[in-house]
Amino acid sequence: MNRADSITDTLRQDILTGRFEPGDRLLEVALSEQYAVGRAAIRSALVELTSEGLVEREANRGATVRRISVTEAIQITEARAVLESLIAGQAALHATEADHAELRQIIVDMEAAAGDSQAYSDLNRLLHRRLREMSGHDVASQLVANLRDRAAHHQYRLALMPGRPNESLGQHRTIVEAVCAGDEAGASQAMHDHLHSVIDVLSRWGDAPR
Amino acid sequence: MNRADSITDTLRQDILTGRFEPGDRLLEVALSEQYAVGRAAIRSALVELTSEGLVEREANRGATVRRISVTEAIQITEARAVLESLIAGQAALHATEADHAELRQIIVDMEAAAGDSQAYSDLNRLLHRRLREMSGHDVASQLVANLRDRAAHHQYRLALMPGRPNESLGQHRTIVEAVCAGDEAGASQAMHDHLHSVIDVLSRWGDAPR
DNA sequence: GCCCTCGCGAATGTCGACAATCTTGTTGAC
DNA sequence: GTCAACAAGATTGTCGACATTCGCGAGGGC
Repeated sequence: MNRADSITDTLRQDILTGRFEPGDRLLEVALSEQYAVGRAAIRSALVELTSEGLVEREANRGATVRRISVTEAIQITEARAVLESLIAGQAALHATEADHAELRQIIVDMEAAAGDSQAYSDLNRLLHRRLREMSGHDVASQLVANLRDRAAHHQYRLALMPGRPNESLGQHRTIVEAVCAGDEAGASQAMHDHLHSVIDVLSRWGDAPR
Repeated sequence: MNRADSITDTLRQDILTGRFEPGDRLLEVALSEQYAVGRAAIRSALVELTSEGLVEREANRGATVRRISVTEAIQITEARAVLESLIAGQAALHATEADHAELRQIIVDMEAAAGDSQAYSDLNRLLHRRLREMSGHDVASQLVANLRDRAAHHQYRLALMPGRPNESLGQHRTIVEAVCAGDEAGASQAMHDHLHSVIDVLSRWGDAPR
């Protein structure tokens, strides 16, 4: 792997983990020094992250970390809802016995991590990611992975909502049960319901709060 | 707009219109001379088109026009199906009277262009594009636009199928009627049916033919 | 006091040259 | 005759310097 590609990954992680916040300027020369690579590598990374929707670039004016409004976060989650429904359905069709056991274990772990927001959030990500991999639907998987990244900042706020983990745990359990039962329509519906409950929370925030 | 961005558009069009075919090598120096720009602009364009799924790049080995298998074309259309269903539903909710008239006019034009594959295909693209714009769902719209581009080569073959235009015309009419009636669920369902009939045709091709 | 123009500074945009890397064909030993 | 090491060519990867563009503030005319 060349340096430019690894810089893209590094920069992406630094944005996702909050090392850079929305609105922060991403100056090529500054980043070039910070990561100890040439400007070309930085430019390449910025181009790629721009088309991933994480970075915004204005001609001759530089790049900034893209700010995602609540309205856009809702649209992103709506798009995820239909795509992840497709994925859950495919996962129900393709998952093996071993996969079923793994999914059930994740649910058990989630129950154990009830109090720990960070651990629960990690398991949440793991569950969705494993479902994507089990679905065998590469196209939808990649789109969803990207959409998740884009709304990462809002997801983070969501995880901190009181009572939210318990609500979503039941939904996740329903999804896993349907997948293990090989119920395509059920899994699809359960995933749809799950993400629409996320949309409800986002809608209640409105566009005002930060 | 800078030269690099316009080169990206030019190169994208040249790939979509078949000026470059799947598997063709895209050498930086050759393209650099052909379009009379520096290699930097070409590199930037290749990076962007790679993340759009149109170009494939191997480290130190160069870029080629990505070849889309029928299996992948089916996945792309499945993803489009769920996203365009979402879009059609939103369009049904948001379209104005003027929009309704425009959509009906497109259907009339399609009926008139029954024999002309090229004209019909253009109207088809126009209809889907206008629905995207009317939906107000920017996120889904952008994803769909990209997915359409990726499968462009297969769409082209589809348009040439005997009898295919007549079949799809009826489906388009159903979609437009539902949108004009403000029937969100109906529009969504009609779009779903339409794209799944495309998937059926693709499935029948299997993975063998070229 | 207001507005228009010009110039400066800070970035990005572009280019050419060199370095690193992979493929392929060739040569030599066994 | 076969295989491995090597060398040559082709292509991308990287870097530094220069050109271009845009925003903003200083300065002067009215």
